[in-house]
Amino acid sequence: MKSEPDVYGITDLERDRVTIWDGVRNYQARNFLKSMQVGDLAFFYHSNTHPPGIVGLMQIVQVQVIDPSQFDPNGEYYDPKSTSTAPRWHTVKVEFVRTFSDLISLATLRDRFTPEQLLVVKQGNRLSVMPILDLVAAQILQSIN
DNA sequence: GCCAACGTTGGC
DNA sequence: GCCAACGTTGGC
Repeated sequence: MKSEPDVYGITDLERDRVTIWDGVRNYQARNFLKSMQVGDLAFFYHSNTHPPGIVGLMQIVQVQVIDPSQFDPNGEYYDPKSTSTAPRWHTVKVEFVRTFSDLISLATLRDRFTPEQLLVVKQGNRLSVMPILDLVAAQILQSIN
């Protein structure tokens, strides 16, 4: 799950402990959010940074959360087509697990994994939420420490 | 700041 | 339903 640290980074999550992952306005990313289950782990990825990469780990603690930002007419994520009876954007609530001592850069991920193994290293990929294979996730976690 | 790789919009 | 134009993302 990607976020720009200028907007909301892992230090913000560490402070908040729990947050609603709001603002996703891409249907494919939303569908990936929809497929998540309570207890799932997710990597926190910092985008638009130097270098970009995975900075920590979080856990899904609630699913099918209606994204409140879609109803805020003054907010950046307002969706006029959404109504309280027919909200278009659901998301998840995540909980901070840990920050990694070292960022795992996108370049490192490219070195270790093929685009078939790991979607985030695929060229031109712009999704902010992506699935990851258990085996790949395990290898990444094992490379920590 | 550049620009490739998308996704979305809207005319037809 | 097609597709050109446009807007956005995000690495570099």
